[in-house]
Amino acid sequence: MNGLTELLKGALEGIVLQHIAQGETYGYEITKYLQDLGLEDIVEGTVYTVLLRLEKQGLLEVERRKSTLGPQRKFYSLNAAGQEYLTNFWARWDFLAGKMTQLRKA
Amino acid sequence: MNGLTELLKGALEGIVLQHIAQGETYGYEITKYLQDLGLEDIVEGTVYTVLLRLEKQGLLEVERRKSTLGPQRKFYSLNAAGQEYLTNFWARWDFLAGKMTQLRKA
DNA sequence: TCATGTACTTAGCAACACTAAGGAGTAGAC
DNA sequence: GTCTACTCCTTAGTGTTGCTAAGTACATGA
Repeated sequence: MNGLTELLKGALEGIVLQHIAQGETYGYEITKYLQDLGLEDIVEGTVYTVLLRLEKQGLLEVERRKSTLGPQRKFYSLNAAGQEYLTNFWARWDFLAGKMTQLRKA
Repeated sequence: MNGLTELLKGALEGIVLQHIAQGETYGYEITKYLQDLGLEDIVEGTVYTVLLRLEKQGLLEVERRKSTLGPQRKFYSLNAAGQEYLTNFWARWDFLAGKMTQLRKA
């Protein structure tokens, strides 16, 4: 999908957080998952910058563990703040999506 | 709604364009309309900057006309490029909204 | 005359997705 | 045993965009 970048702003944090909420995971896996979902615009570098930002905001628990296949992995999971952020994110998303629908059929 | 700003990025151009598509209008009216819709985060200054950007991108026809109530109004309507942009915008929106739904119930 | 409402412009800021470049580990092919 | 491919993460910098702030200007009514 072309020109998705700007639309992703603000949504991407929620997207990543939502995937982590479904079970502890790490950057490389998240990237693959989003690619498989069809969000091919979201590439590796982008995912990592989002993760670092979320981490700095204190929304994630982090643990480094060895991988069998390469360098260490940085495993992420949601903490309470992350869970709360995610709830608020979906509220914002639903709000906007509702308005968009209203606007469209106005 | 709190913290909507980032989510609006990329969506706002589409929102404004969609409203103009429903009939020739001007900045001040668009602002009021969005406020009434419940998008109270979107204030005057923001709408005008979006309009200028859309105009620069060549998506709008512009015509200045007198108002009975104040300074001249700058009336906008969509041209062909604007119409096409809007169609593509909704395609992008639907694509993303679909992925968000998938992700959420995964 | 002074406040209020209408109507637009411009300069500058902060957040965010993205790019580019690189380092470092493991496995398998040759 | 070296080379390639894949895995996995980091950092510095860029462009776009929504927002803020400050200002200009016209009209109406108190």
